[in-house]
Amino acid sequence: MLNLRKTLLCGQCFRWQETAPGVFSGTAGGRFLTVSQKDLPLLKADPFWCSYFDLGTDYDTLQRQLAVLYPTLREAAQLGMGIHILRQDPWEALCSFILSQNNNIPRIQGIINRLCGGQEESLPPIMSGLRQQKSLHPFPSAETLAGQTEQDLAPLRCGFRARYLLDAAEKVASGTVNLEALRTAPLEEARRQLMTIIGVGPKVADCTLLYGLHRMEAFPKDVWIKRAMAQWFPGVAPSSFGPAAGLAQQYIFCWVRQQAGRTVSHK
DNA sequence: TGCCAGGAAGGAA
DNA sequence: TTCCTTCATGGC
Repeated sequence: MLNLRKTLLCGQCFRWQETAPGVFSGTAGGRFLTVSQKDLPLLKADPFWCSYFDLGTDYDTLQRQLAVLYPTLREAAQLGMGIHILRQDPWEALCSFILSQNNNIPRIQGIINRLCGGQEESLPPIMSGLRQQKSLHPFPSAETLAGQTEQDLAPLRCGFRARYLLDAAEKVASGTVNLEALRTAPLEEARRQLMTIIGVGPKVADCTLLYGLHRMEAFPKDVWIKRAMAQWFPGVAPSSFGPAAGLAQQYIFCWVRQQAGRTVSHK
């Protein structure tokens, strides 16, 4: 069963926050939502959110399949039980992870909020219905960003990443990089195309593939994962985690971050 | 001031 | 290919 806290606060997305204990507010697909764990049936009934939270995929089975591969992975998978890989907008995911490089999560969130024109106000909780409305601060399109300059982006305070964002915008807006086509392209080819964007290396490409294009076999390797793989899975190739390697990566990421005390509590 | 953060890029081995 | 060094920025 989907665990909202683990899914929304485990570093795969940057536009959600816990606005009250157990209550999460965030933006996706131009919609703003305030939701808590008890609202899961309502999410299932809404086509957009059902897809966004990937409620049609059997994560319990995936989790069990991963857990039997390695004892350490079993431990990580148990901690990560309930994590879903969100179906985020690929353009937004690409930008988010371009901005993530050499950066920390709170500051990434700040930059993205400024990029979208501000923070959304959380909606008051009520007892029934889904608390959603049209977002006042949707993510800017590639076309919008493509017309801007580094000076225009100065207020974001994203530093050297501004020119990466602009190059991504130009390539996506012009069709030089066709994100939708990367959903079905061979993984290595999709990766290669993303890496034609200045400032997009293997890690940002893999994050875009996993979190934006739902390529579950993609396995982003950041410093945390590299350390964890070296210590706990020496000699193990990500491909040995199978077609849901990306989910394994997310379990491991949350697990090592929790061990280091660098994440929210997983109740 | 110095260190750190979900890297990328270029060059050397 | 893999490893190492440099680059570049804001927050604490």
